[in-house]
Amino acid sequence: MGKAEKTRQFIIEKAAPIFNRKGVAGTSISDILEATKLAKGGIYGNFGSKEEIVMEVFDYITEEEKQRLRMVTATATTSAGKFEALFAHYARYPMNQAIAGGCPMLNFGVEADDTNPGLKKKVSELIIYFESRIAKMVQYGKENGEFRKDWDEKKFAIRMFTMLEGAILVTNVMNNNKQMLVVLDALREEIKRHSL
Amino acid sequence: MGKAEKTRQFIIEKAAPIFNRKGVAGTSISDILEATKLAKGGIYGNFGSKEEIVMEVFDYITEEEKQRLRMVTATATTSAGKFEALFAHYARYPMNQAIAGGCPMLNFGVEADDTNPGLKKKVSELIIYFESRIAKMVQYGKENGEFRKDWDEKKFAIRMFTMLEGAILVTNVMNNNKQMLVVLDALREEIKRHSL
DNA sequence: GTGAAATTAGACCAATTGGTTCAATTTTCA
DNA sequence: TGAAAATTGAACCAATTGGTCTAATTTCAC
Repeated sequence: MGKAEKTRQFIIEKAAPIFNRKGVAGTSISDILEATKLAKGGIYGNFGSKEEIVMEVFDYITEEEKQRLRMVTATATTSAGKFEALFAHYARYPMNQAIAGGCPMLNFGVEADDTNPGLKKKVSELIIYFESRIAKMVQYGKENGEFRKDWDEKKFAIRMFTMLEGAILVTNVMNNNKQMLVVLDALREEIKRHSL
Repeated sequence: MGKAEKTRQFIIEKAAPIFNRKGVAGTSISDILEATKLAKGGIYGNFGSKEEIVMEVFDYITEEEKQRLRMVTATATTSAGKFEALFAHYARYPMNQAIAGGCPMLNFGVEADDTNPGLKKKVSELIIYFESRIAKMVQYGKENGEFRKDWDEKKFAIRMFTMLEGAILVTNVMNNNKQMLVVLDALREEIKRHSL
């Protein structure tokens, strides 16, 4: 990794939480200058525009989020265990965010959907990834005799994902995670109901 | 209503969908000038700042959303009927938004939570209102012998609200309402399961 | 209809926006 | 080590930002 490559990465990592917190429109180049302690040349020598930074920031965030999902579920050996690890993780939200500022799919998704088609597509792809990972966890559980075969994994993944995103919104706005805990209990119960 | 009062209201109504679509940071005063065809004096003679406009816009949106909820459920006579009316309404999302740009609780909530405590509080109150209305619909159904008494209305309201908000996010980002329909089916099934 | 008050248009402001340029400094590697 | 290439800081740019001010217009009570 050459110097330029390192600087690029450095800028991306510093900019990511700022964009995630304040939004794309709410983040100015000077915010990034301040966070990186670089001057303009340092930014525009490595990126062509603010838009280009945003796009690469989201790519970086995508990898971080995917890795976090892998890490959280890695140690558990059963599908039910992986789900429980995930729930325990969300129960501690917002203390354990990969990128400060809350769920990037929520933050970028809400802003991009009316203003930035390219970013919107990236968000859409990450949502699909998350949902398919959830569905696969159910599927493995079915194959290993943990879960009932008549459980519809795709529909469950949709319910789980939408409920979690809604719960993150409510947690952020309300400054407490009471509703998140209710959602997690509902998900736990649904898993129990479909366990053998 | 004096002239100034009318102009205030006019500005609020024109500005509301713009803020809802583009966000607070993404909306400039000149966007509002363009939409209202007023000049700066017309705006700043009636409002002290952009922030003041945003706050009043959200108050207006709050009333609109509350009224929409009332309207949609008004004609149905049973609680189950009111829920079905609500589901039919969300099934047509995003064709029937009160304010263009998607759910204001989602849009303003996501942006405000890291940037605007005052607005965040207003969003929080509207969420509480929505959830309590849902809970009350269940409660009335219980009192009228429609639903089982052991159904926890508060927990259901949380699940319903969070799932709907998540589904709105996904619908916006994906440009289709497939997941919304899955969520609505899940809610319908839960109601059936608790019906007498 | 008149006069005082309310309201508005638009010129103006300083600050900030995203972005360019280029000389000077670092880094790289033959 | 030295020279080419990569990288950087900072002055500079036009456009836009949110906001002010005042002269002109509109409104409305009498």
